[in-house]
Amino acid sequence: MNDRDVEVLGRAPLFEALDEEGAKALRAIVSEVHLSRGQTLFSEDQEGDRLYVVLEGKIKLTRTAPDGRENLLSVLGPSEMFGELSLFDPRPRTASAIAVTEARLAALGHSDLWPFLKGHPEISIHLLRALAQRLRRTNENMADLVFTDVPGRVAKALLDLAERFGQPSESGLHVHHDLTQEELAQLVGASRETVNKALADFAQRGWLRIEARAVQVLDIDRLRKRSR
Amino acid sequence: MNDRDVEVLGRAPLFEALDEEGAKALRAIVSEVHLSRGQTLFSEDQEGDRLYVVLEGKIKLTRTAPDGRENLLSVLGPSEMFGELSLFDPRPRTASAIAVTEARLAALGHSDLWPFLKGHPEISIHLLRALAQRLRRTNENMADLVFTDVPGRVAKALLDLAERFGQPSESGLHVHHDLTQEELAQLVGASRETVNKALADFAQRGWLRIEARAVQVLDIDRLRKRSR
DNA sequence: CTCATCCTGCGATGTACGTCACACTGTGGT
DNA sequence: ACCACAGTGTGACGTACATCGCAGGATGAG
Repeated sequence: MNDRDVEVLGRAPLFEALDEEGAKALRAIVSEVHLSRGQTLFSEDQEGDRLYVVLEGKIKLTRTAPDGRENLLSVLGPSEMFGELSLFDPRPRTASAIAVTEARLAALGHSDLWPFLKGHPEISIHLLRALAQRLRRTNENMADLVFTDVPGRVAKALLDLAERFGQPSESGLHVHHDLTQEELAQLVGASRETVNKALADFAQRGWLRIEARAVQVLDIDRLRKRSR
Repeated sequence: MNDRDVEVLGRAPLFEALDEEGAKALRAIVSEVHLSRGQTLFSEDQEGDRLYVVLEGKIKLTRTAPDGRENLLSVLGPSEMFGELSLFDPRPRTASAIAVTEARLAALGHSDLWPFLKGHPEISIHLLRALAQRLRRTNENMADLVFTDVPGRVAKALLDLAERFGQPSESGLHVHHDLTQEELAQLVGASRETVNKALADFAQRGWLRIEARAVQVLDIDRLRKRSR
C-alpha cells in the first residue's frame, strides 16, 4: 500500500476517528483486493461480513428484482466505504458490489474489526455518524423518487456525481462518471430511453456535452435549477 | 413511568444492550413527553438533538417538499426509536414528527446520552445494528418505489402495518393503523385517490374489509402475493 | 481489418397513475 | 341537533413515462 492509498484510506470514516498510531495498526490488518471492470466482488444473498473501502476506481452497489430488473443504490469512489451493513447486522448481503472501472479496495473482516471497535470506542461514534448521514441521503432520494420527474432526477444525479468525481476543465466541469446510460437510468429509477432523452435535452439547451461514460457540465446553475 | 413502560422501553435498541443496572440508570434520566393527536413534536429544519422512544401511541415522520406536498417516511409504535440521526450527525432535523394518535414518549438529549455511550460502549454496537437494519429497510422501500405498482405498494404497506400493529380477531387480522387514506397514500408515494381505488379493489376481492383508519385483513396470503 | 457486441439516439404507441370534479358519509364542536 | 368539515368513494381526462422497434456508432476480441 503506497502513500496515496494511506491518504485515501485516512479519509474514510473508519480511519478518520483514529490517531496515527491506531490508524497504522488498523492499516496493518487490512487486506487489498483488486478488481477488473465488470467483476463482481460479492452478490446479493451471499453470506459475508467484510467491509470495504475504495482505494482506487469505482464500485456500484446494485439490487436485482425477482424479474431481473436492476436498481443501482450508489456508485462509490475513493475513500468511500461499503459492505458494513452485514457487519453490524449479520444477514446475507442485500446488494451486489460490482466494479464499474478497474478498482483496488481495502478489506476488513468481522474478526479483524471487532477487537478494534472494543479497543477504540470512538470508531463506533464515527460509524454511527456515517450511517446517520447515509440514512439522511437515502431518505432524500426516496422523496425525489416520489416528487421529482425523471429529468430532475437525472440532473440531481449528475450534480451529485459532479461533486464527487468532477474535474475542473477549460470549458466547465468534466465528470467522468464511468456509467453507461443504462446504469445511470438504474441509478435514478427510470428507463434507459427516458434518461437518454433527458440528457439529449440538457445537451441541446447547452447545459452540458455528452461524452462516453462522462459529461462536460457547461452550465451548472441551470442544471441545479432543473433539479429542484 | 409504570411497569408496562419499563417493559416497552426495554425492547428499544438503546436499552436492549444494557444490563438491568445500566437500564435503570438510563431510565432515571429520560424525560417523558405527552402528545395529543395531530400535535407536532418537532419540525423539519429545526435544531434538535433529542432521541425519542415511543411508549404508547403512534408517531409519523414526514417530509415536506418545497411545494407543500408531503411524504411519510414511517409510522412508529411502542418500543420504536426515532430522532437519533440529528444526535449522531448534528444537523437540523430532516423530518417532522407528528402524533398520529395520542402518544407518550421517552426522550433523551445529547448531553444525557453521550456520557452513557462512553460508559457503555456496547450501546453503540446495538445502535449501529439498528441503523444498519433501517438502512436495509429503506433501500428495500426505494426498490419498491421503482419496481412495484401502487396496489402492490399498498399491499406491502398494509402487511407491514399488520405485522407491527395487527391484532388477531374473529374473522382475520385487525389492523388499526390510525392512518387516513391520505396518509397511507403519502406513505406509499401515491395519490389518495389511487390508494382508495386499490383498497376498494382489495375489499371487493374479499381480501380485506375497510374500516375507519383500519382494515380487517381476511386473506393475508392473497395480499402477500399481490405485494410481490 | 472485420465482425460481433455493447452502447447510444430517437420516434411510435400504450398505460398506469396523477389531477380534477363532485357527491356521499361520518364525526366532533357549539 | 345542527352544521361544518374532514375523510371517503368514483368517474372523466390528461400526461409522463415505460415499452417496443430500429438504426447508427463505438469498442474490442480474434
